[in-house]
Formats: sequence, C-alpha cells, structure tokens
Amino acid sequence: MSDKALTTRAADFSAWYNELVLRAELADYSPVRGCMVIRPNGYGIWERMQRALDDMFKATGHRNAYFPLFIPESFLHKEAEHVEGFAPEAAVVTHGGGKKLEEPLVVRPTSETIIYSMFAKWVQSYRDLPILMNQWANVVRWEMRTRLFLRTLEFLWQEGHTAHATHDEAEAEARQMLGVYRTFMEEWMAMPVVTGLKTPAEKFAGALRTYSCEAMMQDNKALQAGTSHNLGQNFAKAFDLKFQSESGSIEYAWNTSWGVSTRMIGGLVMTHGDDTGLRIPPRLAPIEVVIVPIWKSDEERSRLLEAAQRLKADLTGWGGRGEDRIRVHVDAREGIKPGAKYYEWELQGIPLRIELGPRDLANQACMTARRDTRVKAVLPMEGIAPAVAELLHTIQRDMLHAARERREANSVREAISYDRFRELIEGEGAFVYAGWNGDPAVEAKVKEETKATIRCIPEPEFRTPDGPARCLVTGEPAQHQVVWARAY
RNA sequence: CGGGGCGUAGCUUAGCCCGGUAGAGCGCCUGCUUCGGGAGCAGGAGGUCGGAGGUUCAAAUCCUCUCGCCCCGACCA
Repeated sequence: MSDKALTTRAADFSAWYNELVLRAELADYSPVRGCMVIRPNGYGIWERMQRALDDMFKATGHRNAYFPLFIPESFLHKEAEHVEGFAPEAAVVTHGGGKKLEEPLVVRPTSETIIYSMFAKWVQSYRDLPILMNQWANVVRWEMRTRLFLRTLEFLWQEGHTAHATHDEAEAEARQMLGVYRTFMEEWMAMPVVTGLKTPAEKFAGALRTYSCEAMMQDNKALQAGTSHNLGQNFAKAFDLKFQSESGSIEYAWNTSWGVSTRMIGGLVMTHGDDTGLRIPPRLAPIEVVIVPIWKSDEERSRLLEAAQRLKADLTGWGGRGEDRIRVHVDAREGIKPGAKYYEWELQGIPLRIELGPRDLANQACMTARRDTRVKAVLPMEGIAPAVAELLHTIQRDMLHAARERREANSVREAISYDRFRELIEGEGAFVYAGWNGDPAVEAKVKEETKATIRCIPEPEFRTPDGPARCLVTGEPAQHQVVWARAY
C-alpha cells in the first residue's frame, strides 16, 4: 500500500515532482534524451492555457501567424549578443535529402531573427506599424540538464513579436504583455508572481530590457514563468527593419518579444501539488468535476449511473457561466471500487469530486469533496449547478490566496546580514528583498557563493515600502531593491 | 562534459560479493463474491536480465566497451 503513495515533498522535493508528473500522466520520457511526450492529461492543461492566453492576445490586438522551424544559420549571427546567447544551444541541420546543405539550418531556439527579417520585407511606412503578431510553436534548445516540463530540449510556447515606431510605444507593449502574463498566472493558474525588470546579467540575449514573472515554488526556489522584452532597435538594425516616418526620415523600428511555455505546467505542479498529487485550479482543469457513482447491486448500478448522467446534464446544461460550461466527467468504470477512483482523481488533480450513492439519491443530495482543502460537504440536488459553480469559483480564489500566503511567509523583507542571507538561501530557501548597489560583480559573487541570483528588480507594488537602503553585500547605498533567490 | 548512483515482467524490485533451471509484490486477463476512501478468493498471461563483445563446460552474476535514466557540479533565454 505504501508503494501507492508519492514520495513526500518533505522527503525529496525533486523525486516528488518527477513521480507526480509521471504518475498523474502529464508526461513521459521519450526515447531521445532530454525530450518528453506530453500526454493528454498534460496537454489538456496546455490547451486550456493556450485558449485563455490566445483570447487575451486577441483582445490586445494581436494576430497569430506561423514562421518556419528552420532558420538560416547566418541569421543567428547577425545580432552579436543574440548569437552569443543562443549559438551554444542551437541544434543545427547540416544534411537534407541525402545531401550536405550549402548553408546549415538552425532549428529555431526562438524566432526573432526569422521574424524581423520578414517584418523588414513588409514594413515601409510608419503607416505599416505597429505590427502585433504572435505564434504558437515548438522551439529547440540543446540543454545539458533537463527536467520534465521545466527544461527539455524541445518545448512548446508562444512567442509574441511586435514592431513599433517609437521606443515608448515598444516599452508600453512590453509592459502591457507582462501584465497580461501576470493576470493569466494569477487569475487562471492561481499562481502569484512578482513582476519586475531583469538585471543586465539576466536579460535576454539581444534585448534592451527584459521583464519577467517570477513565481515561488514550494521548495522556495523561483521559477521564471514568463518574460517580456523591449528589444530596442537591436534586431531592426541587424535585419534592416526600417520605415519612413511621418516627417519623411528613415528610422529603425522598435521591437518587442514575449513568451510563455509549457514550463508553466511545471510551475503549476510545484505551486499547487501536494503529497496526494496534483491540484489543478478549476479554470485550467480540462475536467472540473468528476462524478463517482456508488452502487452495490445491479439494480442500484443502473439507477446510479442514470442519476450520474442526469447530474452531469444538469451541470453542463447550466448557462450561468455563459459559453463556459461546467466541465464534467462521469467515472462509470466497473470493477474498481469508489475509493480507488477517489485516489486516482486526486492524483490527477481534478478540482471537485461528487460522490453519488443510494443514500444521496434518497436524500435528493450528493457529497462534494474539494481537492484543494479535501473538505467534504453535502449539497442538495435542488440548485446544484449554481452551487457547484460557486464552489469552483471559491476553490479558484482560495488556491490563489493560499499560494500567495505561502510565498509571503517565505519571503524576507527585513534587513539581514549577508551571513544570514547565505544561511537562508542554503537552508530552507526564500525570496529575499534586499538592497543592491547595482554592481554586476556583486551579483556574480553572490551567484558564485550561494547559487542565488537577482530574480528581478520588482515593480513598486511588490517592493517593501521602507526597504533596505543599503546593499546586502557591500553595505553601500542601494541603487535598487531586488529579489534574491535560487532559481530553476 | 566531470563526480556519484541505477538499468532484471507494464511498475517497484530480490538474486550479483561467492557463476549452475529467473523469483516476489503491485498492476494486467478470466470467473465468482464485492463496491460510501486504494477489495477478497481461485485460475492465467507476461522476461533475448539495457545493448555489444570477451572469459568459462556454463554468465543476470566476472571483465571490457557502449547506450540510457536519476542525483550533485559546470552550463543555462
């Protein structure tokens, strides 16, 4: 029986994560090192993420397109910082059709180069701007060490790419999309994030500025869950992306790019998972409610299955959420006892379970069990649909609150010594809000000594109001308040 | 790529030191009884012991090489 339980988070967080991902059938290892198969349970979550984000992108004026997987190798070399960042992890195709290629092709690690080279063809006038585009795609980065969802050789993501006439417009776009990510992560994933600016050492290769969403996992390490870049004119200059302005001058365009990936599924697991398994916030759950009918005799079996289907129809037919119908599954499998089904659905993280047995039928009620709190409660059949919808809404809200409380409980906002900092980082881990003198050498030294990095210079609302005025390491006056943590 | 660990049935593994017919638990299939928190009994299927080579009368076991996975480091938008 003990082999049915997951390794606990406390015993071995890393083993817990791997077991959960495999056993909840989110993903599996592929025959190729470092690659993964995303199974229906995992892909279903990704589809929910895609739909929500895609709607948000459309609402902010973006349109989808698709650019090719293969990029001429020379393109990567046109932006100096970019090639330095990506060349080491590029997969390169040298042969095709049985012949050696004239020019090797890089499998895209990201698409700035190919996209801005195309934008250059399409833009002549300021009237052609802005271009607001997005693509859903796979990318390949030849990583040394891989983890399911968190770092694999190939992963799925979206990458938004825009071109603007002015710096300020591009800056506003980059910040707007950071806000979209934040909204998505909080309101859909129930995963609170700290948003802010990356330091030069941590920014995207080729960007002017990088903003990120940083989430805290249950081992108190940070996960960079999304990034948004103001690329300045770096790529426009490299790919000759120019336009004639209103006043007649020729100018380079200003670009942004922004992306989130299937890595967020890893973030979801490490934010909400518990020792029983996954917990999916209702808005992201492909199945929000699973109905488990309970019967003894054949006669009861047909009555209960029928009642379960009727309950499902009541729930899915309810229009109180508009087009967003309650997503319900009836577990009608035979030969498996109800208890076994409970464990299985809990492992998979279905937000709400409804148990329906002969006693409930007699009472015109059913038993609900929340996955997040594991609290059970009887609900009358009368008005069941709005009550279930309300419960799902509550679960969604409570999961965000719980995650936020956990994050703040493991954040350090008071002034501490560097020795204490090391003790914390090397011990239980934390987000440490501290002063920084702005010197990259200090950042490098801390990384070297503790493996902690500056996750971001947080936006004002995340900062400690009367934050430390002095640098954590040198004691000099601080240039910025920053968040230190170890990261994935 | 460096250090460590591990590859035996779908999963978890025993056997390996000390060579001699490959075992168990879970899962799976069939039947009966069960069914409100991981069911019981009976019967059954399933293995080129990661791969290649070597030593030997005989290799899961000893030797060499190789591939993969996990952990720690280095690296990492």
